[in-house]
Amino acid sequence: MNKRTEQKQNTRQLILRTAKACFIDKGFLETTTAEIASRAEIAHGTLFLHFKTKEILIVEILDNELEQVNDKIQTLIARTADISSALKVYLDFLEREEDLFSVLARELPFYPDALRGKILFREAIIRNHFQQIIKEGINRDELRDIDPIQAITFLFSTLNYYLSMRKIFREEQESVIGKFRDKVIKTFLQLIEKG
Amino acid sequence: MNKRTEQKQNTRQLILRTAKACFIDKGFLETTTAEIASRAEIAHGTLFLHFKTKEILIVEILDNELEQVNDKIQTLIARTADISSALKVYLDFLEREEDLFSVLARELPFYPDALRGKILFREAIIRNHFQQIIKEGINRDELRDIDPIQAITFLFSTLNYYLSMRKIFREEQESVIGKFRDKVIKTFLQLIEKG
Amino acid sequence: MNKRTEQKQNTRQLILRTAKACFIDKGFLETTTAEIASRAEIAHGTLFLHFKTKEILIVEILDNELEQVNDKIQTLIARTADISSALKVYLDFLEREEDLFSVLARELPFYPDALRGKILFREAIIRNHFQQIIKEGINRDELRDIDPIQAITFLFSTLNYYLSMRKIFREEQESVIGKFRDKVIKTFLQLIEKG
Amino acid sequence: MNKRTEQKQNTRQLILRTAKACFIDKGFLETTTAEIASRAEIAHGTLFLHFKTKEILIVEILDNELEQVNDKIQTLIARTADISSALKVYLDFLEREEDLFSVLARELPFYPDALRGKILFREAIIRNHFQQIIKEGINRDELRDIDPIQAITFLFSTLNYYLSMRKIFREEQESVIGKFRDKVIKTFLQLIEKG
DNA sequence: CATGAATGAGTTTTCATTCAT
DNA sequence: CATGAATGAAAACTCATTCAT
Repeated sequence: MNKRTEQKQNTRQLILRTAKACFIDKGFLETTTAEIASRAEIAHGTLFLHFKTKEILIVEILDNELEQVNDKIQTLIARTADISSALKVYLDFLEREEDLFSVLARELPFYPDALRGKILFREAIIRNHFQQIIKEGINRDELRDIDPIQAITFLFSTLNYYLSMRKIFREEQESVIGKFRDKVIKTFLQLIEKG
Repeated sequence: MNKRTEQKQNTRQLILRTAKACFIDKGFLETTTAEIASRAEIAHGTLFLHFKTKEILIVEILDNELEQVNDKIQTLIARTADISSALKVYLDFLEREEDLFSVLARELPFYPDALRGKILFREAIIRNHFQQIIKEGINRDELRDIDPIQAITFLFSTLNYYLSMRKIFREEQESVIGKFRDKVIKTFLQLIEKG
Repeated sequence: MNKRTEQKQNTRQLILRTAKACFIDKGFLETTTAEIASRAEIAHGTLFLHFKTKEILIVEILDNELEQVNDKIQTLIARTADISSALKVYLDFLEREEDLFSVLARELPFYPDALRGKILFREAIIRNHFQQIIKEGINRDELRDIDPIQAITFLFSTLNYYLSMRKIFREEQESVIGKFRDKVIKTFLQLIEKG
Repeated sequence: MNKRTEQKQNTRQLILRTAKACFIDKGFLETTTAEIASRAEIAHGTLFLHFKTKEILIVEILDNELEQVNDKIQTLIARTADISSALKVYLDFLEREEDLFSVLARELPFYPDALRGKILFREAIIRNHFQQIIKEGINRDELRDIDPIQAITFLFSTLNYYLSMRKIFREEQESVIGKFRDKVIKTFLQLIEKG
């Protein structure tokens, strides 16, 4: 890689980092390209040199971000074979990345189709892990004989709900997930466990 | 009512109808006042004669709509004392009003505080009804000893999730709620029922 | 005068009264025709039945008002033959009508030519009275040999200045004229008097 | 300075020039941003690139203009120690800048507080200079023992009056100040001088 | 490759005036 | 004669995108 290409990569990464920060602050829908550029201390036009449209930038940034995030969460969850630990690990993770995920939860329906598809695909991998654990639990006769897919939809929808309503539910700078994690885990386990 | 008042009411209703149609098509946030006016074939200024601001128009529509809707659903649900019938009635209802509710599910986090408050208040009344039924079920020892509030959050979050992701989940002009209602009901009942 | 004409006159007077009140509150330039109508509790269109345009209304109202006002002030001033009493009488009068005159002082340059002409004509009559008194004072060798017209321009300009800057100079609901009257009278007399 | 910066400065100056011309023609209050843009042959949006709001543009123009103007007048007046020369210098100056000052005289009461404050502050510096000269004149026993502040208010109010009524008083494209300068100077001197 | 000035279509809202009732 | 709903031409301001430098 020559110097020029390297420099280009640097700028590119700078834009991605800055855009993520803006995104976390106000969501992508309300972030303007001018704002990103000014916060990254680059020219407004430079942004369009790297990303032809605002939409392409959104896609890139979220894809990047979620790839990393997914890697992490998969590594973490892979080590957990029982549903209780998996839940804890996942909610810990969501709590740490809550700034990002609450924006995502709110804005997902407004993203361009392709992007939403990618995000949901990544989510599906995690969902799948939980579904497997549940299936095994059912097979071991520890869990009720429910549709694992549906059960996980209940769980993820609830987390999504809290995340998207973060403004309302959280007080001060507290975490929504932190606030509700114990109740959610407890109830979910009660619901699926036998006896 | 004289002809003038009648005519005014007509225009008002025309605006409300047209705006509702626009909102269902593109959401409240992306619909412009100019678009509503042109689709209603009235002058742009006329819209502001009837509704001082775009926000007031949105509130009016949703408030109107949700009042009717809430009345209906309360009447329907009031007659149901067991959770299974209540679920059926409620999902039937959501299915019929799905066009509106899917927009609402997506956009709720972006509405002005006051409006979001009103909507959530109305929802709370319905949630409460379900919570009561569940409490009674628990007391009669038919349902597991779970936190009714949490259980209902699971249910409503899931419905909200399907509604907000309608574009993705539904095929053709089919209803999302219709598509998932049986699975949702079945799983939810399985989860909360004893034995 | 039949009943219809009488009624029309009533409405006309009502509009004039109400418009004057609005005018005093916010000036004519910032008063809307809709506002006048609503405050008069008549239909917006009725206003245009009596006064074809907003401009015509302004002209009418100020003309009416200033005619009365002028009659009063002429009667009052006519009785005063020395400059000191005339000044006191005039400033007392301005203080009482300050609400109206401060708006006029500010907005006069923006009024339609014909109206401004009428207003200035009325003012000229009063100015003339002062000029006469000064002339006599000069003839009696009590006052310096100055151009009476210019002297009166100095006086009226100053009063106009205080009136137009009322917002800045007056504190609370106090009167600007009241606040400065003694200084103005004292200085003006010092300036024109001999010795 | 590179070509870009230069070009930007050009556009900025073009806007300022054009806006000043518009303002002189119709006043600040009645000039629209669209009009300035079209007269400057730039896009409407470009104007807001250089000046965030119309108010900022007005402030910028007046501040610029008045700074220059004040510097000039202070230099000129500073050299004059007797009231007569100071008056001549000041009126010459007003005559040259009459286009701008007559708009200012009319519109001042309608400007936003901050702007009006700045303008009055600048004026106060000049008023103060005159007051000093008068004080010294009084001390040297050449002028009557009057309140210098009041005397200067009489003078400035009169100039303000002529400026604001320019449309009426001036004939053709003649200057109002030019028309009245001799009379004003003469009368003012007569009024304040002893003997 | 980077810049950032310029664009222009779009946004909500206001208001004097008209005209069918 | 009175009504008041309807009009439509403004108004100030925003923002993703382009292109000459």
